[in-house]
Amino acid sequence: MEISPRYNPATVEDKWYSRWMQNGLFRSVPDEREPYTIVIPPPNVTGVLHMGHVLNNTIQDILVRRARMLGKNACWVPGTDHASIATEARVVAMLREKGIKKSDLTRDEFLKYAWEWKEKYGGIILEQLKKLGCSCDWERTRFTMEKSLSDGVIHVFTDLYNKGYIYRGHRMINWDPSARTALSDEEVNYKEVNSKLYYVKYKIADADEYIIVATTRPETILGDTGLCVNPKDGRYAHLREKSVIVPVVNRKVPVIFDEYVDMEFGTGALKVTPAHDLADYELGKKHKLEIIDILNEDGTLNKFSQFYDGMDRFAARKKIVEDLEKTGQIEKIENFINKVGYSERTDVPIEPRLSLQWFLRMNKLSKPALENILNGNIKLIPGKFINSYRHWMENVHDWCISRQLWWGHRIPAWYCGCEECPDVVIVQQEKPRECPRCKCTKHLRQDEDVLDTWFSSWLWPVSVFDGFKDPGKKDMTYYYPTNDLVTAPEILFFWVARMIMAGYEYLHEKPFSNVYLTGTVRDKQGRKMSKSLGNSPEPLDLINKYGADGVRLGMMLCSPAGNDLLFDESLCEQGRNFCNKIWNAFRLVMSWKKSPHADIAVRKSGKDEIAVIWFESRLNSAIHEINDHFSKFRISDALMSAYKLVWDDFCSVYLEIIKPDRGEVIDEEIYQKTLDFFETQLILLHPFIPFVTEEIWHLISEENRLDSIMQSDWPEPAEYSDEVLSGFEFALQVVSAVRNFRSEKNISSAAPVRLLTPDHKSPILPYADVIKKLCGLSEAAFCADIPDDSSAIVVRSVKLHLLSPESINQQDEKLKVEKELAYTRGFLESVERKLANPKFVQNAAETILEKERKKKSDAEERIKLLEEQLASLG
RNA sequence: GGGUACUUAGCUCAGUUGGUUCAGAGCGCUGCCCUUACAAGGCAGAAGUCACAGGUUCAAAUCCUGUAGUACCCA
Repeated sequence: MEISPRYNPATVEDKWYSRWMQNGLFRSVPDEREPYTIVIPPPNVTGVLHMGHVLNNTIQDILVRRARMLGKNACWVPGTDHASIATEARVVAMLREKGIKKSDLTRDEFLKYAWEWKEKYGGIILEQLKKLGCSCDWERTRFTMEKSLSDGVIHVFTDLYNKGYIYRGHRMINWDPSARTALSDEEVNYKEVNSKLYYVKYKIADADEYIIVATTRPETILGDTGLCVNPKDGRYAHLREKSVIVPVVNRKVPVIFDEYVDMEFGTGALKVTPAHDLADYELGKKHKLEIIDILNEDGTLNKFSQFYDGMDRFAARKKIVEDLEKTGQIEKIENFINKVGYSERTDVPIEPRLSLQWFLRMNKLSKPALENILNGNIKLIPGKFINSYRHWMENVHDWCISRQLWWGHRIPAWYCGCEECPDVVIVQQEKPRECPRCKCTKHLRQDEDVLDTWFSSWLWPVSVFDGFKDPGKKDMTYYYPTNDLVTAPEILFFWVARMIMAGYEYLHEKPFSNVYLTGTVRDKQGRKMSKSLGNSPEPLDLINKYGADGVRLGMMLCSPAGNDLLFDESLCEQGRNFCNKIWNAFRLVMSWKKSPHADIAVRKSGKDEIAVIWFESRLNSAIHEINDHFSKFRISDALMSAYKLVWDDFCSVYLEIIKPDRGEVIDEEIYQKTLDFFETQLILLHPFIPFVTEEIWHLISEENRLDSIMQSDWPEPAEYSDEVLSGFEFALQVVSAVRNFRSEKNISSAAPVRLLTPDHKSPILPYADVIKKLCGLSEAAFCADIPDDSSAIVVRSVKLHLLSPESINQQDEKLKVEKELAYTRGFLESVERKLANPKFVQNAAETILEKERKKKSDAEERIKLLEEQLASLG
């Protein structure tokens, strides 16, 4: 059979993914095995795969696939969230293209369009995850707005309301005038913008005097209800008990004194607009100022703005500046750089706005969520996030959970609209039949708002198993608590922490044991990858170009937990090259002719047997290493161990040793051993690169009758011999020295170089054939009578002689040996100094002392050999 | 402004409780090689005052203090 010298991922990957699906290999149902569970951080239903998803889901797949091979019942639950704001924005835009305005539709009509959109375009990302090789149990795919999960959300809302955790209150919120909704603090991006600082004159009532106030938002003057100065500020001490006249609207407002005001900023006088600034609101509350709201929900000014009624906020700003200038009430205008909050969703400046919202009280709920992180019950990986987690949890704010949207879980609260009981609120899962107070049925209307999307996401680890609908369900008792959660540190607080709260509140148990926090994927210049910057490669293009295995490797080669990774396409190239390397190793082994008739006696003492013994140890030490890395979630280190095992030890050393010469055959036993080694390495690599390992696993042996490599057992790490490893390591050092000799002396690889030792007990002798093969020597042996024209090399403290047909420059040799000698003498001196120090000898541990003494004797031996060598060079 | 973390080779990072021939890896770089598994390859090599300044210790990349710079979070 002709096998291509290049591994071609495209056909292989599609073939195996559909085979895995057909055979139901990702399916998990509760059984007697130990479960291993991951719930996916549900991607936004409108989302498409980006590099952050590639990183995050590759890690999850690696963990799940390894757990499966470890014999656990591995269950990876996929799904999406309904993303209120993003989806609604998408649907509104789609309708606009059709010429339909949202305001012309009823809620039900709009939702019908939204569901149609979701069914048609939503969840593309799940299909893309399949391209990446993700081994999710797709039969378990959930969506936060499907019936069971929605019921859970409504149940939790009413339950928390009844427990007194949910309340309705006035709050200064981040208002998005474009989406006409409140945003959480996390959905606001602060950007530095060039703006202007206007210095406006406020007349002091009953005096012929002005006070200058600096502001960046002159339109809010219309809502001013006070003026504040610092009590320590001598400039304004005379204004106590005075009032000022607000320009334009000519409103008389009090001057208040509060240390909050920064005397250095502007003129040290602050205008107070409680309805339109968070700090002003607090100040206003403290000093009992009036609240005048001048804005409509779409960002236009309302009737309280008097002359500006109906104008957009930015147009009004222009107009009011003009008007103030006309009346000479602007003293000056300065350029000013300040930070302005922008909506993450619509990218318009947010407006601080006073509004009636629903809140979830957090202080009680947060307690177990903090405790169980601090006591290690739930681990954050890496641990460095614990401090900021604690800081956040100790200063936790109540959670604003209402959103002024239609797409989402509608708040189960009803109001009686009749005149007699305007303040009646009924919170329950079903629509009430009648108002409990006035008994009328006609006026009941449901709250228009929906819940924050996170209010369903925080229930995810419970709701995906229908834990609210059916707490005793087998799935729930079997899979919950889940094992690992893989997510980004950015959402540690408003998702991870809240899931922990929900877990303890409803199950009295953690939702997961480990939280692995990935880094942020950045471009080469360290910028966050984003659509607006256009600096993110399209993951599917990368997969087409390098194969899913190549992309997975590329991502994992450089992604320590919690650290950002600077992504570059060349990493995928490296990944692809590695797959190709394995492929070619496979081709090589397949090309060998095996013979059952090889001379056993020769083989037993030969290089092949040594290679097998060594590689067996090497393989087992690597398995230990890899398992150790996995146990610490050091996934890229685990990969690197496997990568080096395959490339350096297996391909560059082991296969090169046993590779039969031209026309020769390989002993069948050695051949079989080699296939076993190969297979073990494929299993170790499978979690990282599932496709190429599956392909080769099937080709390599007819005995592989299982459906898939993923059903293989993860190798049990056996004992290995350090002695074997270090002995062989020495041989490899000799190999390296001989090759270096060749390279430095420009001796062609075909030239018949001989390696000799006059010591019949030399430690190289057992490895003579190995060294001979790896260095292409004509001879490697004991020789009692070393020829005069040989060149000596010293490896560790062993002297060896090389004979080459080409002449060696004695002078260069001499310089090199002298340099080496000087270095070793210096080294010896430092060791001797250490040993001569009585304090060192007293205080250092015996093992350390022993090592130092060994260093000393080795150095002395080496110096002796180098001196001899120098003497022989003349 | 407050908090947290970080600074080790050209780049990205390891470096466990201070002590392994005076710091390791991958990529990149330099030289040689198209040696029939792989040039998506092989072999060899160069490269670091461990941010800076002090201190503790027989011994510091590692512990302490300060300085500078970077990143993230919060206001």
